[in-house]
Amino acid sequence: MIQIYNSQTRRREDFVPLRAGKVGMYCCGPTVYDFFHIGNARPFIMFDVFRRYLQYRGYEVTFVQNFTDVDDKMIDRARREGVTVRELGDRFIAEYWKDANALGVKPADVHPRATEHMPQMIALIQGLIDKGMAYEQAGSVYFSTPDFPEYGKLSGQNLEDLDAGARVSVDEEKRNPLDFALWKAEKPGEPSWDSPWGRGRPGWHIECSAMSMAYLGEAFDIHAGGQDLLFPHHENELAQSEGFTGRPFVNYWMHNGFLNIDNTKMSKSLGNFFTVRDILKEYEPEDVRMLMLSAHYRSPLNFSRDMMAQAHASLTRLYTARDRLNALLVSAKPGKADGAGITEKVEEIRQRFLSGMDNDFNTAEAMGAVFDLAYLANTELDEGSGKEAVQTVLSTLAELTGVLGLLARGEESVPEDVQAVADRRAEARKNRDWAQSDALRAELARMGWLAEDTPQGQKLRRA
RNA sequence: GGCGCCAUAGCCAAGUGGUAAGGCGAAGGUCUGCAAAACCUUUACUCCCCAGUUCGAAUCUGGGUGGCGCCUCCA
Repeated sequence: MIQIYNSQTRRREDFVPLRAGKVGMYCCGPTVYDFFHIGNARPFIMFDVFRRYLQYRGYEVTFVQNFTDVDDKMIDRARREGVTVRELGDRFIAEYWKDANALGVKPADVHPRATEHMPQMIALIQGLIDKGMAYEQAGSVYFSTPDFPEYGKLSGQNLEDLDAGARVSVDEEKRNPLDFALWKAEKPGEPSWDSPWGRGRPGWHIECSAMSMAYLGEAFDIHAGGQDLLFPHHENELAQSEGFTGRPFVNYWMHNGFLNIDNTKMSKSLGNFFTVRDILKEYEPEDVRMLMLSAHYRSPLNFSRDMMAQAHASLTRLYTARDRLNALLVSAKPGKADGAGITEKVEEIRQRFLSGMDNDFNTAEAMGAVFDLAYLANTELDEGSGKEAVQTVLSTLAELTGVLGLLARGEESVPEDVQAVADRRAEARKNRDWAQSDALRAELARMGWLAEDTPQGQKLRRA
């Protein structure tokens, strides 16, 4: 039984989907006004893994992740660059794909763009006005928080407390400081769309309500995003959606913790962020994934060069084990009985992986099982092992790391010039010319490659 | 002011009342021409502190201390 920590109830709950065997999942996507940073990558990677795991567990998952392609930041940047908001969106959606693909984040089933869902948003807003939960004021429409009595139930706050702490200067047009815009009246020079209230553009929160309901229905299973979205974004989404439909909107709210720099939140507004684009100039994309998976998704996670180095070293251990298994497969003996009980041990490890992941997607716990599998491979299998045993370990390793999106790289192809040096080194070794051999190894190192001598001969891997 | 989260070895980290997973690093050893990888051994008698509950607490309760987040665009 999969258990999920629900931010709304603040406890771990058994996961029971609305429709047996099917899961509807929505994850707040990026505002496409810039490259995304390494902190943004955390939910993309984690929820990608959770989706893979749900599929691995046999669920048919419909995964939706939006692109917010109109808002203040989009408008500002488009203006600065002298392009339209649409052009800016097109550009950074394309850049999103490059980084997401590099990180092994699979495309969602649907990637709706806010600007392409105006009719749905307008219908929602009109419905809220009709029900008396929203009001129009000078061409803008606001959600009336006092008219949704359950407002605050997601973030566990009540209107009075929020009121007292509100730092926002009261907008003259709002009846209540906590009311929020569903529709913003057109301003000169800003993109706008026709609506019953005149030209304007949607508020941020309504986008996600409209797009999630459009593809997942009025009620669905999982809504995910960063912890900072819990309030007000998700609170508002919930209010709008349930206000409109009169029924529960989302069954499980999931929120990932932050990726920190020096123990402080990384964010664009603080300027202490690294874009994924920049990180990937220096590190393997899978190292980033490994780092993310090494901690529980709700815990804060510090980002540093040292952490990246640790992640890289850990991952290398898994790659080494996999490559060795591949090599063993060649020499393994078909039909040899599994005297060591490999099959049972592998299944035991697989079960531990499952129980880790079932436990609110505890990737750190599951990772322990993956390393146990590597250990099993290193200690219990050798050239004399049965082919079936080797195959079992190898395929299970592929299966589990596949769920995590790791070990996606094949064996590395060696560039010709590197191979040429390696060949000369092999020759020197054959002649027992150790001085020459070591000199050539040093040369390979300068080229970024590590030469290792194994019983099967010289092996090369990227340093 | 309101609402939350976190504290486990040199670093990262799991642990959801029954006697501290795993990874990185470090030290010694096996193997190797030397390395690397792998393997073996060592690296938390103890989980921020103080009380309490319990036969039993890293885990539960209360009180401290320290750090972080949301309440404003934010993953």
